[in-house]
Amino acid sequence: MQKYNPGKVEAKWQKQWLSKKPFKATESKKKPKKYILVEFPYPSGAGLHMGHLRPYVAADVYARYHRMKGFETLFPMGWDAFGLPAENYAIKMGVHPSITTKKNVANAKKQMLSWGLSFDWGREINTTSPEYYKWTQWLFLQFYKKGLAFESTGLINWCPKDKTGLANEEVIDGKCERCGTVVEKKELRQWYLRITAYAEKLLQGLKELPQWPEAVKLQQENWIGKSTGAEIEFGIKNYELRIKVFTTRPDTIFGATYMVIAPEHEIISNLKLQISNYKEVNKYIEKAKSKADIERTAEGREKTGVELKGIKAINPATKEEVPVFVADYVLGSYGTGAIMAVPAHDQRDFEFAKKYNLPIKTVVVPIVPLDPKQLATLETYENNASKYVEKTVRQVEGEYKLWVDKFLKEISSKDSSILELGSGRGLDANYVESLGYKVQRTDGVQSFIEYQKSQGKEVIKLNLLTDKIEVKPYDLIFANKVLLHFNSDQFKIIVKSINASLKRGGIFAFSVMDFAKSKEWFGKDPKMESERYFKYWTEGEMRKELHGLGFTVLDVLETKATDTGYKDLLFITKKCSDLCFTDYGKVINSGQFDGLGTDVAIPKMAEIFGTQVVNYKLRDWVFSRQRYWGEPIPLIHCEDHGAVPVPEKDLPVKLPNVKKYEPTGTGESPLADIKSWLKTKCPICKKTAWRETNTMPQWAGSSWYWLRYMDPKNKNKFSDLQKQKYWSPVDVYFGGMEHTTLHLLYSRFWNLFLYDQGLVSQKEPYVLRKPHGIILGPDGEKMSKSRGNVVDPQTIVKQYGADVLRMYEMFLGPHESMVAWSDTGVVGVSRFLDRVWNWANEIIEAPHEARKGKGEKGVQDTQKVERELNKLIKKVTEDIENFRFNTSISAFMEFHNQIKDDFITLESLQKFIKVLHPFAPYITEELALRSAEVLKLKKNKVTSLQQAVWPLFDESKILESESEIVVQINGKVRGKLRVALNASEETVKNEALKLEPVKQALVGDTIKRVIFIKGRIINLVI
RNA sequence: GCCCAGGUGGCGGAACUGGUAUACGCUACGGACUUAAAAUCCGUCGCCCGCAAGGGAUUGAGGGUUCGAUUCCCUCCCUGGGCACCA
Repeated sequence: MQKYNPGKVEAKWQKQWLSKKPFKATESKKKPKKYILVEFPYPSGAGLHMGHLRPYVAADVYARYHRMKGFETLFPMGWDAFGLPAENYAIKMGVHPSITTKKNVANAKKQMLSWGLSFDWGREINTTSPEYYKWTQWLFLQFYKKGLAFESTGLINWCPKDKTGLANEEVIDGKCERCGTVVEKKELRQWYLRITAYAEKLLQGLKELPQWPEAVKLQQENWIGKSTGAEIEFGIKNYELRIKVFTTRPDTIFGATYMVIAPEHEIISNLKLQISNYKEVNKYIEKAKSKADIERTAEGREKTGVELKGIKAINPATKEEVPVFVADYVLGSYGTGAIMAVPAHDQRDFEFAKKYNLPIKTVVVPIVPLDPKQLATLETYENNASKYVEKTVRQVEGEYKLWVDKFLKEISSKDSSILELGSGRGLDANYVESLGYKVQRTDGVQSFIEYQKSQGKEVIKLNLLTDKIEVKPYDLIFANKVLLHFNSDQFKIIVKSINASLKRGGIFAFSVMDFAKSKEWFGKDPKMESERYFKYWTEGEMRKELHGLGFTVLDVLETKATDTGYKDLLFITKKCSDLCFTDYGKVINSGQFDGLGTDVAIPKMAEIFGTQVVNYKLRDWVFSRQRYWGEPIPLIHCEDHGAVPVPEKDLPVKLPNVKKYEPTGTGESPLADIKSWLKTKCPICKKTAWRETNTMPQWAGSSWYWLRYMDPKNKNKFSDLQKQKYWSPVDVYFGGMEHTTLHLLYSRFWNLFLYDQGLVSQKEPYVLRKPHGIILGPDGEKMSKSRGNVVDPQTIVKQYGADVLRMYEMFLGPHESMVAWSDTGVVGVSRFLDRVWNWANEIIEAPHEARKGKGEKGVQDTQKVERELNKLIKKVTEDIENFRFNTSISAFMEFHNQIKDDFITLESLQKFIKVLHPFAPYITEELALRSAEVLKLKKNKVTSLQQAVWPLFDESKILESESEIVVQINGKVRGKLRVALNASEETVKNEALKLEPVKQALVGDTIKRVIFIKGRIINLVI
C-alpha cells in the first residue's frame, strides 16, 4: 500500500467537486433547509490567514454534516472587497484597486478551494461589482426616502492617517479601528444613518434571540446603552431661560448644589452678555474643543471647569440658588448636555466639588441588607453573647477611661455632639454625661443584646440600629461591638454611613472582640454560621478596610484580659476623607420625601420635578467616507431641489475609472476632483446639478449580503421575498467577536429597517451566532508579522495536506476559546490520518469478510467494534450539533486505537469514513471511492460522500452487559467491581465486602450508611 | 472603576444532570526495525513517599454544603475580552 499522498488526492477531488457541484443549493420543497453563513473576507494582498480558517472550517464541517443529514444546505461565500487597503496599495503602486482586488480575490478563492470548503460558488458575490453595489445604493435610497439617511454638519471622528471620517463604532480606545491612529475631532458635513431611531428595536430584538451567546447580546446591549431617568428644568435667576438636565437619580435632587453644562451648550452664547467672566469662559471652551477624545477622557485626569459668574440657577426642589459651571466632563452629545451636580452621590461631581470647594450635601443613606439566614446566627449569638459580655464588660477604668478622659479634654465645647451605637457599656454614656456632656443614644442604657431580645423581628431591629444614624455633623461616634454583627459587605455600608455623619476630622471609635477569642467562643457552636454572616476581624484586616472607607487608625487599645482570658480591641480612628455614596438606599434631608426608599423616590420625584425620559449611548451612524474605493452615495445635489435620489433606472452610480484618487485630507472626497463625473443633471428639472462625492463605509456591502446570497443573480430585485421565505433566516452565523458592535449591529439594523418596509421576511436575520476564539502564534502571542510568529495555512497544506490543517485546527481546543497553534502538535493529527489510510486500505484490499471464509453466513463485526462504532457515531453527531469539534477528533482517535486489531466489515468501515468526512473531506472521499469499488457499488451515481446518508447510531448497542462499579469507603476509592448491568444494591454490597481493602477498612467499624448508584458507584459510610 | 469569559500535568486540552480527575494529542524517556538516521511500531510517563506492594496530597487560594465537589454556594487572587467623565 502506498503512503497517503495528500497533494495528489486533494487536487483530484477539488476538480471533481468543481465539475460535479455537490455543494449546489437549490430551493426544494421536499427537504428542510439550513442556511449556514460565515463572514465573508476582505481579500487582502497577504491572503487568508489562520484567523479566517477557524470559522470557515467549523462552518464547513457543520454544512457538510447537514447535507448528509438530508438538509438542503445553503453555504455561500463572497468578497467584501471595498475598503482602504486596496485603495492605499493602489495609490502607492499606481495600480487600480479593481485590478488588485481581482488578483486578491482569485488568490483567496484558491486558498479556500485548497482547504476543501464546500461553498456553493454558483452564488459567489462581490461587493465591488456594479451588479451588487447597484442594490447597496438602492437600499441606501430606501433609508433616504424614509428620512433615515440625512445630511448634517457636526463634530465627527476623523482619522488623520486614512483621511476620512469614522463612525463611533470604528473608534476603539480613541484610535482608528483600521490603522490604530489616534482619532481627531473635525467639523464636517456628513451623511448619517439614523440608527438611533432603531435603538429600542435593536435592544428588544436581542430578547428574541435565545440562541445567541449572552456575551454578544450583553455587548450590544451595553453599546446601545439604554438608561431611564428624568429631565428636569432648572431656572436661571432673573431670566426666563431654563437649563434642562438629564439625570438617572432624580431622588438626589435635594443634594444638587451646583450645575454643570458642556462646553458646546447653547446657553453660553445666549447669556453672553450676562456672564461677567465671558472671556475666561470662552477661552476654556476653545481649549476643550481642540482636545481629542482620548485626551479628554485620559485616566486620572483632573476635572477642570469655569464658573459662569453673574448667573445663578435655582434648584427646583430646594429653591436655593446654585452656581453654574462649564466643564468638559459633561458631554454635549449625551442627554441634554447639562447636569445637576450632586457631589455627595456622584463620583465625578464629588471630585469636582472637592477641587472647587463646593458644598456636599448628603441626601441618601445606605440600608443594610440582611440575609434571612443571618437570623439563625443572631439567635445563636444572643444565646452565647450575654454570657460572653458579662465576662468582658468593662467599667470605665484602665486604658479605656484614660482614652475617654483624654478625648473629652480635646474637644472644645461641651455641646459637641456624640453618637453612640449599640451597647451603653463601652463608652459608658452615664459616665460621660456625669461629666456634663450630652450623649445621644440609640437605645438608652439598655445594652444592644437586651435590646435585641426585647424586639420581635431581628430584621427590623438591625435596620433601626442603622437608621438611627442621622446625617448630622457629630464629633464622635462610638460603636460598641455593634459592628461585629455584620459581615464585610454590611460593615462597609455602615461605616460609609458613619463617615457621612461624622465631622471632617471627627473621631470614630468602636470595639470588637478579640478575634481569636471570639472565634474560639462562637466557632464552637455548630449552629453559628460562618463568616458569611459574621466576620471575625483581625487587626490587620480592620486597618486595611478602614483605610478604604476614609479613616485613619489613631490607636488600637486592648482591654486587660478577664480571668477567663477574653479581651476586647478598641479602635480609635479619625475621619480623613469624605466618601461619595453612589448606591441606592433611603432618602433623607429631602423634605416631604424623607424616609422613602430610593427605588420609590426615583419615579416619584421624576414626575414631580420633571418628566421621565429614556436616553441611549448609541449615536447616529456616520455613513460617508472621503475616499475613492467605496460605493458612491447615489444622490444628486440640485440648486432648486436639494439632494435628489438617483432614479432607479440610472443605478448603479458607477465609480469613475480614473488614475488619481488620493484622499484630499480636506474633508472632501477625491471624487470631488473628477469634474466630468461630478457634473450631471437634476433628475427632476434637468438643470445642471452635482453628484454627491462621498462614498459609503466599508460596512455598507456587508449590511445586507446574506440577503443577496439567497437570490444572487436577480436583476430586478435586491433579493426576492419568495426565495427569502424558503431560506431565511440564517440558521447559524459563524464570525468574530470583534464584529459584535460593528457589522453585527449594523446588519441587524438594516434588516430591521427592511423588515419594516416589507422587503425582508424575517425580523432578525440570524437565529444563532457562533463566535470563535482567536488563534495565537506558537509562542502564545497574537500572530503578527512584526513578532515573526505567523503560521501560514498554505505551508501546512503543502506539508501535511488540508485535512490535517482542518483537523488540527479543530483539535486545538473549543471553538470559542483562544488557542495557540503548535508546530509540533500538528504531527499528531497527521500520524492519525496516515494510520487511518493504511488501516482502511488494508481492509479494503483484503476484506475481513473474505478472510473469514466464504459461505459463513452473517459475518459480523466483533461486539466491541459494534459498540465502539455506535459510540463514535453518537459522540460525533452530538458534538457537531453542539459545535464541540475538538472532542470529536479525540473520539476518532480513541475509536481507532480501540478497534484497529479487530474484525470489521466493510460496511462498518464505510460508516466510520462517513462520520469522518465533514472533518477530513479529501481522504474520506478517496477511501469511500476505493471501498465502493470493492463492494462493486455503482459509483457513477454517487459523485461525493456529500450525497451519502449520515449513519444512525443504535443506543442499545452502546450498552455493555457488565458495568464497572467503583467501591468507595467514605468517598475514597478502595476498589472496583465488574458486575452485571442491573445488579442490585444487595449483590454489589456483598461483592464489595469481599474486597480485601474493604475488609481491612471495616475492621472495628460498622457501616452506617450505603450509597448506591446503579451501574456506577457504591459508597460505604463508616 | 463597571460588565462578561476563564484558571485542571512539562504543554494544548477532556470529564454526562454532583459519582473512578488528568480522556485524546504533543513533548520526554526506554525498546524493536535499520549499516545508520529519519519514518514506523511497541512500551513508560502528573506530583510527593516507597525497591515494590501500597500510601498520601492534588483541578488558582481559602472556606462552606454533601456520603462524595473540577462541577453547587461564599470570600479573595490572577489572566483574557468589552465598556468607560454616558450623568
